[in-house]
Amino acid sequence: VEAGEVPALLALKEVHVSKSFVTLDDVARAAGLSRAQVSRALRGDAGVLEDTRERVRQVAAKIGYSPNLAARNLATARGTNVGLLIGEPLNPFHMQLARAVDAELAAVDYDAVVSLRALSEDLALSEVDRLMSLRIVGIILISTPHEDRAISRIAARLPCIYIGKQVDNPSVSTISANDRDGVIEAVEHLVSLGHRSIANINGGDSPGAAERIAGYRLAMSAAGLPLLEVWGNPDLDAGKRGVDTLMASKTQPTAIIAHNDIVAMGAINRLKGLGLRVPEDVSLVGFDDIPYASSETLSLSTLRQDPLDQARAAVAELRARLDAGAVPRAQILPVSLCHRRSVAPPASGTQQIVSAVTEDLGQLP
Amino acid sequence: VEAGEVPALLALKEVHVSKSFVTLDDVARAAGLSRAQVSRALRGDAGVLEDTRERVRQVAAKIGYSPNLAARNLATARGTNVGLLIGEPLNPFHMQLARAVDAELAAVDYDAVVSLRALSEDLALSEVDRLMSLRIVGIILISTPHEDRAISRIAARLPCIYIGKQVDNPSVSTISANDRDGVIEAVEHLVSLGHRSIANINGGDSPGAAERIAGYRLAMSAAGLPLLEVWGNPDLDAGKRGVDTLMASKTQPTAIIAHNDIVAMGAINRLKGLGLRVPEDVSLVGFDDIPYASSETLSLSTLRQDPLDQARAAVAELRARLDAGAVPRAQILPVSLCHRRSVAPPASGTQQIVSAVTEDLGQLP
DNA sequence: GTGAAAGCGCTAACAG
DNA sequence: CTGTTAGCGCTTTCAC
Repeated sequence: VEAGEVPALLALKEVHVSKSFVTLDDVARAAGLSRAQVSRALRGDAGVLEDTRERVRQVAAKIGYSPNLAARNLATARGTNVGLLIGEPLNPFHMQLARAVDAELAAVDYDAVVSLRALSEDLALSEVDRLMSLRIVGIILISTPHEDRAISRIAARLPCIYIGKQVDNPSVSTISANDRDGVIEAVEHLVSLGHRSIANINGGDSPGAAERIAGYRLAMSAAGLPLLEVWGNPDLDAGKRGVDTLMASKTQPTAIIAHNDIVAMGAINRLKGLGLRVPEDVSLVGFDDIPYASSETLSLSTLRQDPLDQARAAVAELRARLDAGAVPRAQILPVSLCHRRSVAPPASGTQQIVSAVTEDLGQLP
Repeated sequence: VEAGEVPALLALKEVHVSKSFVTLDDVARAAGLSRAQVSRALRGDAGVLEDTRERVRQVAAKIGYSPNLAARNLATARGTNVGLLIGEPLNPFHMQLARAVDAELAAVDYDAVVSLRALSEDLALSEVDRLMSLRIVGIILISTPHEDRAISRIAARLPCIYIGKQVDNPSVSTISANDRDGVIEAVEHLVSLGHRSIANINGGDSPGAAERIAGYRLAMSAAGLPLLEVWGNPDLDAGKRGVDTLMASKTQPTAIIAHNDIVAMGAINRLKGLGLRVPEDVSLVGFDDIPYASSETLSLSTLRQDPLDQARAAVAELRARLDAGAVPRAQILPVSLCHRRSVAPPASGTQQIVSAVTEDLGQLP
């Protein structure tokens, strides 16, 4: 066996065991240059003969070089990773948002490190630790189930952008929809159509829910109507159970405003299961305008928010804070009522106005 | 100003400028120990006084230490990152799969580095490069739009598990559902119900589609029935357009098998839009059993595959290859026809048997 | 234009 | 049990 050669079997084992990647050194050796020069060449630094640069590129490609980001970040002490936590990965709106943020980030040379694991408050917090270990330079939270205090704790460690609600802490940037006014608009529209018994299956303590609830209460009380509230979670099942609760109560609503489109879908399913028609018997309004909301079957009237706008705002805000040390802002983006066939005037012209007493239909477990 | 103290303004600036993280050195200094010992203590290595360990832990927590994974991986030369590419993040089934894989990976101390960006073949390939730079030790592809050749190229670089179809290359591990038999079962069931005009809105060249198409053709020809095929993509719109094409053709189907549940939803929407009832006028079968399929409104009969099983199989396979150098396998997991209300016998007992000539209804753009 | 050398934060022998 | 000493792969002065 010649020097430098290795028996085939050994070589194979070598590959298997130390799966060593091709390094800058390998490229340098192959190109007959120093590491430093190869580094410059590959990164497009000035001070490299164009000829040399091209040759280096070819050699690198040929031997399958791939830069080690870990090592690079270590050396430069500045990273390009941004944490991206997604509260409900199965919610299409969250996912649209995540994709948009990811794309925006990529467009300005940041890398999104996404986590699908932010389901509960506990998990979400340990996820933040994990991301910190990846040396992220900032973090974007998409409606994660963190309480304001937890978010504050994160924001104390690095620039933090929360999408989905306002946070009671001046050091976190927030991007939120105009939840309150949106719901107010929905209530007013239903009232103008003649509805008097308007229920709200709300999102409990999920992000943004508080504002939507506030909007509902404000508008209802302004119209002199009694509150019909059911507490829920932002999922299909909450819609189903919300309808069960509402329809078993003494004041059956002629219209329901759901926390979001998913809840609305759950509600519609249940209504149909009970033999009730939408919108003839009950009108429904959702929130978000997920892709399926506009389908012919569902045709759900909903409060639309634009994921692209929000993503752009979030990334712009992050950059402002990172590059210019800007002070955190709270941005509120518009929401618009999108009219579809799930809303119509109530069937009978005469609406029984029940007592003005709030009828709280209780909390879903 | 005392030694060791810093004027407030300067300290603030320091934080702003060099956002330097707390390092092991800082902890060591604060604890009066060496870096090595602190490292051992924090990682739970043997050879550390329990007292010392506890003290180190406290100090670390107090000064906000977070290990630098990049540095660690650099030093150990073995990473714990696994790339996870999601083909269609907005498809609930893909997302369920992704979450399950992520969880399984975490359970065995691997970290999923997920990419939402694998939309087109081009993007997906450059994403692989990006992940390589993160020094992933393996990669799991969830029905990404890669062709077999591209997958092979990836598999040549590192252990690769593809979920969603079989790949014509022995060096990639695959986890796929029994697509062919599933569709055969569906066709047979529809035939047994009396259907003779059974269409297939297929998934074109999306992963797994070929097998489903093969199953459809096999079963139809076995039953002596003519093929009614529409080419599509795996999205809502394909379902809509598929129905438009089918209903405009001379042989209107009494049953449709859709590539997946999303396509089926699109199809149902369109059918209803055209005033047709499901299942009275047209029966429908989907694939995947996404959460919404079981809702009362949709109640979609579908070929169920289990995301958890597939995730477990994928992670187990990856570990086998990583830890034991196992040879790649192609695993096929079962599929079961899930009966719901979208399927019923055809309305009229008499079915016109058209010519046995294949009626290809053309490709959707 | 190019190379040598010094680390980035951490782990892993090897000594004590 | 604890400290010392080398690097991991890369970037970055600083010389030449």
